[in-house]
Amino acid sequence: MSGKEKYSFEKIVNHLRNNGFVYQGSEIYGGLANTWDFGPLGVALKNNIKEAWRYHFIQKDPNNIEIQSAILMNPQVWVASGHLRTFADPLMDCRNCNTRHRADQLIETTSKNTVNPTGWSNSDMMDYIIEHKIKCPQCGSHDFTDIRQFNLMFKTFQGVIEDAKNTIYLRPETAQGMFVNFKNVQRFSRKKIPFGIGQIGKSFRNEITPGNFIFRTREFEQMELEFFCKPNDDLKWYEYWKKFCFDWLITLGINQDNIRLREHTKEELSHYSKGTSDIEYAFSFGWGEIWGIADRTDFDLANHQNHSKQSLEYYDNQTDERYLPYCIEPAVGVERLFLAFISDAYSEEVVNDTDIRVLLKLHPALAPIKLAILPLSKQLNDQAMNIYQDMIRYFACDYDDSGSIGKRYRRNDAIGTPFCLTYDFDSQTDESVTIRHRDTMEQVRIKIVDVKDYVEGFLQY
RNA sequence: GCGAGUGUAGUUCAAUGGUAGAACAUCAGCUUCCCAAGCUGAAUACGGGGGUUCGAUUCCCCUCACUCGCUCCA
Repeated sequence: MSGKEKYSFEKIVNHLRNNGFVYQGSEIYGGLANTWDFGPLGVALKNNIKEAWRYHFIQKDPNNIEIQSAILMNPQVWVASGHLRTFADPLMDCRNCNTRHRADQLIETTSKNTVNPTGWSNSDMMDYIIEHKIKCPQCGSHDFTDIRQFNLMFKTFQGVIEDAKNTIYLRPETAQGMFVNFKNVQRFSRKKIPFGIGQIGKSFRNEITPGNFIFRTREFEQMELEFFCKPNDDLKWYEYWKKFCFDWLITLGINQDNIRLREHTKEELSHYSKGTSDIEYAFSFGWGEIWGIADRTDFDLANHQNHSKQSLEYYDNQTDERYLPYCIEPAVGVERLFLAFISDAYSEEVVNDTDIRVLLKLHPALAPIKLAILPLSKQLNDQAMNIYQDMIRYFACDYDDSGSIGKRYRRNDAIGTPFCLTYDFDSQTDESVTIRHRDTMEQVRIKIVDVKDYVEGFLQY
């Protein structure tokens, strides 16, 4: 299934928890289910991932610009986007075997798609289920609980009065921030179609079944790009962004055998999409989606235009055309990327029967720490510390003088540090240090003045 | 929410109705000086509440929390 040996998910999770990458959320109170806090190394990796995305998708692409919109938005946004209506699932449980089912899907599948329950009330669906004696697909019994409407959006109240009028929602995606700001951004940036608006930020979904560590959580961070193009160019850009995202992962060191593109079937498509492809990663628990590339057509702009009564049309000076642009959306979850990069980088080398060397082969640009400064002896602390003080001005470094040199190499291997610098007894006279590479264990002797350029050379991609 | 399971140092695992041990990790000191060395020392744990008992980490009850499953899609 993949070109690389698989390590158990449990092993990878433990590694992250034992090395300051990820902790259980609210741990001293016994935790809170499915919440995770990122420790020093975890947040560094996360930031590096975000920075790499920003560099590749925004900074290096003259078409694209970045915004940051509020998590709390006017509830009308969610009426227009369709999330209030369609982001809710009618759920019921089978009392006999304790499985959970979506009432609308049960009706659709048992009627072989001849009945479309969209727009039905809960009691309409329940009546239909009883009348047609629909069975539990798991155990075949007829003993269902009542249907409960379950909306995936987190609800809260704005202001001091908790009543329906003050109900607001935590955004379930960042995308709507780009759509409602489309006009502002286009006007002030003077961008011409095609162009993209990107955003990195938190989203919230009250998932029924979170799980698989940080893979599916109720609070997560997205990096979304809404790329606007002419209505008939959408397929061209759809293909373009699929390739662009895929290639980016390869550039950052993901093993090609561990990712694949999967086109959604018609039944799978979400309410806003005409076509969607997922980039999936071969996690040790199975293939899991990390990136969704969707053709959202003019669905969102059209809906916002209707609801807000504000024209969101784009005027093309050269052709004297007015139109609602189509939108291609590559949307990726930061935590999922995090997990994919870690899963791909994690490896163990058997040194001998009792000794295993754990290393994270992260791309140097992603590594939380780029360079570890290790004095060969504590007598050399002062000189080594000078180099450390100098280098932390340019990139993340760690200074470590405790334990043997071999142990310090191992510690850094385990957290993905690509380079270890040792200051030894000759360093003072030849003004040079030894740099040891994580993956090859190769050592090179270079002048102290060249260390910065040497390391930075590997941080490019 | 429903079903099943689990709670002992940071981690992995012991033992016990009567002072809770180890290994690894951590910290300090000595030693070594280019690939997990060694020695000495230190700190750190029975999720919470109630019951039975002279005495509960151990037995019982409750509670809290977590894990897994229950069609999710960043």
